Amino acid sequence: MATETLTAERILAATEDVLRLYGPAKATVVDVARALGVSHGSVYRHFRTKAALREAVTKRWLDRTTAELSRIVADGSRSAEDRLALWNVALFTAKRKKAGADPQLFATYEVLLRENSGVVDEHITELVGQLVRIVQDGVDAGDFTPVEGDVEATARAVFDATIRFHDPVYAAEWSKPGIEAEMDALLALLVNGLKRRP
Amino acid sequence: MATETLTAERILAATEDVLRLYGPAKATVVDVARALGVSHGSVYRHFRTKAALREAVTKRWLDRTTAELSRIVADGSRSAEDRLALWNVALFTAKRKKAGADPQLFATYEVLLRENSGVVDEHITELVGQLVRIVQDGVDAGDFTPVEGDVEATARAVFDATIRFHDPVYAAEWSKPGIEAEMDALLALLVNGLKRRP
DNA sequence: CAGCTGACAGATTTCAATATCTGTCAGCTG
DNA sequence: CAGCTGACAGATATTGAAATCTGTCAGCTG
Repeated sequence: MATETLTAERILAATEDVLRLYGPAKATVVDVARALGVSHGSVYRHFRTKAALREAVTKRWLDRTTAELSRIVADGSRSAEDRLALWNVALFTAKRKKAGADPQLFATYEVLLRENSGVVDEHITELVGQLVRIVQDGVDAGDFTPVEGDVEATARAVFDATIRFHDPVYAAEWSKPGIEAEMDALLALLVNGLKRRP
Repeated sequence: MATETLTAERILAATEDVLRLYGPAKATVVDVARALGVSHGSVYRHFRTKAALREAVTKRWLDRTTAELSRIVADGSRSAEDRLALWNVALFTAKRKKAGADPQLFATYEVLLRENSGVVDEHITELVGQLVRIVQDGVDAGDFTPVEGDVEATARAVFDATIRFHDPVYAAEWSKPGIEAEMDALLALLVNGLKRRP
């Protein structure tokens, strides 16, 4: 049979399937190899360790969210104020959806968190970077005043302030009734804090 | 020998010692009884379960912080703005100190968190209550405007926004250099958001 | 000879037997 | 007889042996 050649991409797809099926605690490299019909030695030809494989899958999964959010960042038709709120709501919605619809991959993400994986750091850096762009736009438009004149620190502060709505640690609270209202109150407070005083 | 009678207070003190020595994972009710020179059945006469004992010890430990903070709340010689910042810094400092100086009792506190103990809820309710008083004072003095006119929700939003600086989950980050600057930026943003616009 | 296999060493996990702990209570004791 | 003890049942934790997994690599194969 003309079995396709083994590529990193095929391995990632198979690993995602295996993780979805067994979860990060039970999924093994042997399972992934079995799903692909190869020996596990072949998988190690493409990924040096199991951790690297796990990280590559999670990175892909996280990048899907970042790509979605970048559209809000780039939306020139809206004010920075609107985009800031939209972006935060979209991030919250995306994370909550991931936690609910993809619990096993979400659990994998939590494993990386505990491992202090660079993938998570990069994800956070990327998200804060997006916030920096929105805040900078607001400053340029004369709508926002950054804290201590430091746009980077201000974006970081906004990200930290909303941590309850994007850190997986709090995933259990995301389905609590009233959580949206709590987020709205917090966002209103933050936007107010950013606004330039006339 | 005129051994003192066994009181709840003596049991609590002994339990605190035992917890400090062995930590929540290893400390047993038998250890506590041994420290007191009684049988473990006697301990159960005063506390219905081991969890109740653990909670009572932790409650006492948490209440020491709340008492300290209440002095800042009640300090009429300072503006609400100042007290808000002072209170948050004091809470952060107290938590960080507890994590560093009392790691075993801090670990016990984390156990209660995982157990969804009512003691933690009460602690949080009390803290938010203190914030409500500060925010209300600010509103009364004409310095603050509450979000959507709701002082309670506003205080809660401030508490949520600073969660990184008081939730034990983040204890590992509390000794990171630059953390104080990050907190200052966030507090500046929040205070600015609270301020009434002229 | 590039890519894959499968046997292997060491690390990690599983599992079941054993030990310890929690919570109860009948009865002892001062 | 109020307060304490210690034996007990069931729940939980520990332990060590066996099983499985990770990561390597010499050699096979198309």
